[in-house]
Amino acid sequence: MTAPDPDGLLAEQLLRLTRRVHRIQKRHLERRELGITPAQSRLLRTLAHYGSPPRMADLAERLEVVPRAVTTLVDGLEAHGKVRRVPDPANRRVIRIELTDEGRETLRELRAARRAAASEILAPLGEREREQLGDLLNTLVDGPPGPPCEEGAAQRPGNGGN
Amino acid sequence: MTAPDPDGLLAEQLLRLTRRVHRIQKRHLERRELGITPAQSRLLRTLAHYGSPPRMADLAERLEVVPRAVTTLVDGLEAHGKVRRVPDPANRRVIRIELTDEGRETLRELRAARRAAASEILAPLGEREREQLGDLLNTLVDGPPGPPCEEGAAQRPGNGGN
DNA sequence: TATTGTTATACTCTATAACTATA
DNA sequence: TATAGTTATAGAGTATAACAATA
Repeated sequence: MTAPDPDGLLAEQLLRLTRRVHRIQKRHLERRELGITPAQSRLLRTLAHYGSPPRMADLAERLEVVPRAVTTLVDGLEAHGKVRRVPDPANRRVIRIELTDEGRETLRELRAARRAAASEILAPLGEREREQLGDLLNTLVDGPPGPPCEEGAAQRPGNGGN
Repeated sequence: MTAPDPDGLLAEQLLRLTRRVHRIQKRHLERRELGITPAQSRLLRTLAHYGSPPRMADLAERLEVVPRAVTTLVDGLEAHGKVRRVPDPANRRVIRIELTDEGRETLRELRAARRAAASEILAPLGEREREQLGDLLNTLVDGPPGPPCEEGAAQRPGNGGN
């Protein structure tokens, strides 16, 4: 039982953490009563990173989901007045997603919620450890220098993140 | 834009990683065609950690979900012959969950799947970094020495992990 | 009354497939 | 034909609430 499979154990912990992160984030979001779900929050924050309004397809890729999933999220956000669908004059198939003023307002609250969730999750870690973790996560999330897995890449909706 | 909120960014990356971990794990599971979902897999592996068959409630706490969620997972696993519900003679309210032989067999395949998923996820990290990450995750997941957040602990289904 | 697990229900998240309208 | 987004559908995962059996 002493760990013939350290990576497996690591994955195990990662999975556990994964669920906890989601749960905590959800709780903090609900507390603010913004009518925003975790996935919507993620889309909204992603939106803020763009210089100019991205297409649905851009968001799908960045969020690593299929385009159809973005439709649902944008539907919800638009219904709450947080974003706006704007047809692209240059290509009439394209729809661009714009943050509304209310969306920007919400974003501020989301940042506060995120900060609170982060501080709860990261409570057991000290300053130095957080830096370490940050570095590791950056490498993990952005870093895959190449497709690591050879097997038939089936349905993955996007892997070249960022 | 230079990051006035490092913890928030950290949380952001954690969230991103979180989704990716789930997606990758799911893909690896589907590839093996065991008829096991990620959550069922987690329950099964959790089961293996117990010396004697745990109660539903024990599993709920360990998995950090509400007991009702365990019912669904056990239903699925039992239907596939991976586990067995055994009434506890000492307390007739209690049901204990036992791994079947087939469940143990499946567990071996799950370990292989987990290992494959881990190696894909952790590909960008070297030996040393994995160790670091492992330590940090252990601290994060098992470590919260005390409830870090004072606000009304609403519905969290279980926090005293492990 | 408190505990254990369940039935009933609902919602979020995301996938695939088929369709529409462009290009 | 290829691209962008959609309608339709399905399934995983999990929550709350009300309830039954037992303690």
